[in-house]
Amino acid sequence: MHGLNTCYVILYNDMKRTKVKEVLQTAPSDQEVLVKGWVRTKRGNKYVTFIAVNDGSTIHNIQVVADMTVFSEESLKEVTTGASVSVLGTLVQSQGKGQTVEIQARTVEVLGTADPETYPLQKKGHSLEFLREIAHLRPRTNTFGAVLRVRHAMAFAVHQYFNSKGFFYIHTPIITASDAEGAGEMFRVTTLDPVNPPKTETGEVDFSEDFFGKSTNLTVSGQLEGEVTAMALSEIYTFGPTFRAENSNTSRHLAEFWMIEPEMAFYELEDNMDLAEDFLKYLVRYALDNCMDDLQFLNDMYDKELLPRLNFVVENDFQRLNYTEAIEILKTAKQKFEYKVDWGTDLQSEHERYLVEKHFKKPVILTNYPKDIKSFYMKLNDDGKTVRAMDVLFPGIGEIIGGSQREESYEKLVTRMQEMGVPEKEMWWFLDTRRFGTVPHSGFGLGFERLLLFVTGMGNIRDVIPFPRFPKSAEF
RNA sequence: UCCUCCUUAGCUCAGUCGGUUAGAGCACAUGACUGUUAAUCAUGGGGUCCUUGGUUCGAGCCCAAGAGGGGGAGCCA
Repeated sequence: MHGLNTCYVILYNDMKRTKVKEVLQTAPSDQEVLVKGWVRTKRGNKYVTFIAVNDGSTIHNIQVVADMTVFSEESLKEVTTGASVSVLGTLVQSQGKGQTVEIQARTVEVLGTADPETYPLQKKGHSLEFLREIAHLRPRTNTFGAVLRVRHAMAFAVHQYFNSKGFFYIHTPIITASDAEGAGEMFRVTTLDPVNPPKTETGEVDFSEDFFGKSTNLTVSGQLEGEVTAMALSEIYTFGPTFRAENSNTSRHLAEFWMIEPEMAFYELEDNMDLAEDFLKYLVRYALDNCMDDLQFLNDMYDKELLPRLNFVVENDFQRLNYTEAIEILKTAKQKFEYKVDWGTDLQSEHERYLVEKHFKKPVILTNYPKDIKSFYMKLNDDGKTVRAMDVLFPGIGEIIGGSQREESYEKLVTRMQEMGVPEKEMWWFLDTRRFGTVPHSGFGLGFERLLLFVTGMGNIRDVIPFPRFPKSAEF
């Protein structure tokens, strides 16, 4: 008896864990398997207990069957929703419907209990609002498991796409002294004593005493550094965290989000649009090819039009038109708008939605906006009134990409900076790109979470990032 | 920041005209059931009705302020 036990323990310890995803794809032939994961549900009767185990490798659970003539009820008492378990058993063809294989358990070891009275997640559905309050546990739900796996796949696909096209991944700084990008309010980075900071003679905070010897902030964009490196490596991209201290309370904004910013030398606006469209279609196609289980779940649970919409985007060309044409369409539209449509003013959300969702019924690339509503670095058209900007507008999301051909002329760029009050003195290094070997170039920014909103069909951007940061919220 | 709606059991929600002891489903506990599929059935426990103040004989319900959340807008990606 003693010898038998010893033998068994060695066998158990030597056994390697198999991920649920792999187990589910394995042909059953009574082979021994060891599975570890978290219990989703337990059900059954006096004679048989079914335990659904999930380890996050796939949205699907493995069904563990415990024969209650072998197991005692006491030994499975701690196997409750949320508990972590290690299951050793035989992989067999399922006797029941609903799954092809299941594990006939020999041992079920509880690694960590989860008191069912206090464990917040239940078998039944929870509201996304409630799950936001328990962001540390929501990855254990089907929905967030699916979203996080898709998020990973999209991040991977971004790198694969650019790598295959010969783009180089550039790490632009997170901390920046440049305050001139005009992309909104910034988070200050400082080591000065907030209670008693050093002061100048005029009574202002003396940032020359600060860590970097000047006032610094978290980046709102890697574009300017991206341009600098594109002026050497031709085609680069950045993919990193971005910080905006705007008091934005919407389902499309975060204070901390991830942005992808390609920057390409020798690209004009047309090339820029071609890249943006090809890139977005590649990403959506990648999701369809690699995340179908998760997308199918999201399609069934949240948005029955998700898969048709994703397929539509992959299969159809984006509508390209310039700002002036868009204004004409909106002016003659039968729909009444809350905000007036006028050449020279920026399009409101309702206008963008009309163009994308009602008029063209497909993604739209809008170009050549009036210069006064766009950034200083965008290339001025020959008409002197518009710039070579492009915004890619998606259904339900609005602006998913914002980009432009850049102004490569030193003189024109300086003029625009003066007109728009951008301090050229601080930007000497950026201007040097136009002084030494300037070339036509273009780029754009893609909000990673906005892409995920589209690909997953989620309605709120706070549900496509594991730990969202937004005004009054930095828990977890 | 603005507009608007919401806040009642662990979760999702109902609660009539301001009136006695605030309900349901799920979850949880106990029991039943020989293969379940968000298992089912029976029984049971479970409440700071967001907070503070006010009106009233009496407030979950009416009023005011505050807090938190949703949706929309602006800013943008």
